[in-house]
Amino acid sequence: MHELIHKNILKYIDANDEEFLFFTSKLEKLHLKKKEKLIVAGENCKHLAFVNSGCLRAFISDEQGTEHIIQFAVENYWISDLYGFLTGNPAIYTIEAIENTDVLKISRDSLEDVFRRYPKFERFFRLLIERSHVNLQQRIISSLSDSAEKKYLNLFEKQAFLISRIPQKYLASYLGITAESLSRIKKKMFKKE
Amino acid sequence: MHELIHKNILKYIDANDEEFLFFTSKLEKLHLKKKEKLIVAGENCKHLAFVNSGCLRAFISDEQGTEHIIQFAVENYWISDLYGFLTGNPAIYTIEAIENTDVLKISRDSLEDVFRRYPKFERFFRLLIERSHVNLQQRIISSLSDSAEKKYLNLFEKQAFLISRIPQKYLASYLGITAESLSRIKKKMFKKE
DNA sequence: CAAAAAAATTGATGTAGGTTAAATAATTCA
DNA sequence: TGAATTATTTAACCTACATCAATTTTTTTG
Repeated sequence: MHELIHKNILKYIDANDEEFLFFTSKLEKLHLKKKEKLIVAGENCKHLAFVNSGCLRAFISDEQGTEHIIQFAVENYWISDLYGFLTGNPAIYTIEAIENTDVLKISRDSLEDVFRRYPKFERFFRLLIERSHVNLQQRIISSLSDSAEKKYLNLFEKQAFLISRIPQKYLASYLGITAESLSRIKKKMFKKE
Repeated sequence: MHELIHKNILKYIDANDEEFLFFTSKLEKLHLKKKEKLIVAGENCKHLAFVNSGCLRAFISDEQGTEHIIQFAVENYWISDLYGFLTGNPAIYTIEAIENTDVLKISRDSLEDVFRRYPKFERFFRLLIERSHVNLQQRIISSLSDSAEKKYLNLFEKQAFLISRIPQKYLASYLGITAESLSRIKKKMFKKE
């Protein structure tokens, strides 16, 4: 049950069994059915979540009610409204299950307990935030300089596993284009090959 | 000479004179003439910089050689290639002076010294990263959902001090539009009023 | 200060991707 | 399973913004 998260943590830090057991003792299991929400924008985001199986999307809705997807998380990914989680302010994102999903979540307080007992976990968390920061940076750069087609190609090259798994309309929203445009881009790409 | 940075730090944490003096002892002064660079993409980014006077821009150049501005920093702002600074990897951004600029910079190692001696400075740094994270988020959301005109209006409302100070072509680059488009947007806006 | 360089404006024209609407195709669920 | 819902595709048309090119304004610098 904690195999995946164990391997995940080991990618960041060198934790022994005792340390890891203390960490897992703080985890809460949660099952989300498709369309159920892990976090709702405007509410308090107390948890950081690890996806054990399934898939989530983090999105915001603008004034016209259009949803913009910021991030997907499949198995072995961490997700949260990092802003709300860190500051205690209301969450900016809503995080919703695209498939039936099992997550392990840990509260801010529990994470602090872990940090206090085993400071090496601070490093794990710092790396998590850094990686999130870099991802945001890459998205901005891509949104400023790439065409819709290029963005889709990038997705193909760097996150192909998302393409086969996630509904097109969500991929389109993630790329910042309409579902119709994405459909045309695909058609054009396959004609070429 | 350290007044501005002192006030800045006090906004984040409650440091006394002794603590602050230790911090300032680690700072290095640096003067940049207009167009000189603080950090060059691809090089090692060892420092975090505080702008005492003047103005900087952080940008990346895409494959076509087009520059995309990610961030401006005027007096009382912190700036760095946070990714390179945190990870030790080559910097993603180039940071260049738009005006003659005085900065105070601190190295990663010195900052670690400060953290070790006075852990309350960790909080200051964490808040800095959080704020940067939120800024990146806002930019993505705006780039996904706002028209060029809306983006300019947002700039007007939230960072008017930039508009009067920064050359239009840089503002345009920051907004992700061409200088020509920005010129037309301004014309249209002033006709309305 | 005047010449040169850089930045901003303006107009004409092009185009990527949006919008609307209708037709299929795939999923859901009773 | 089969009706109903939801997603995807396709086509016709539209628009926001880009590109190109010429002019004017501002800034830089010898």
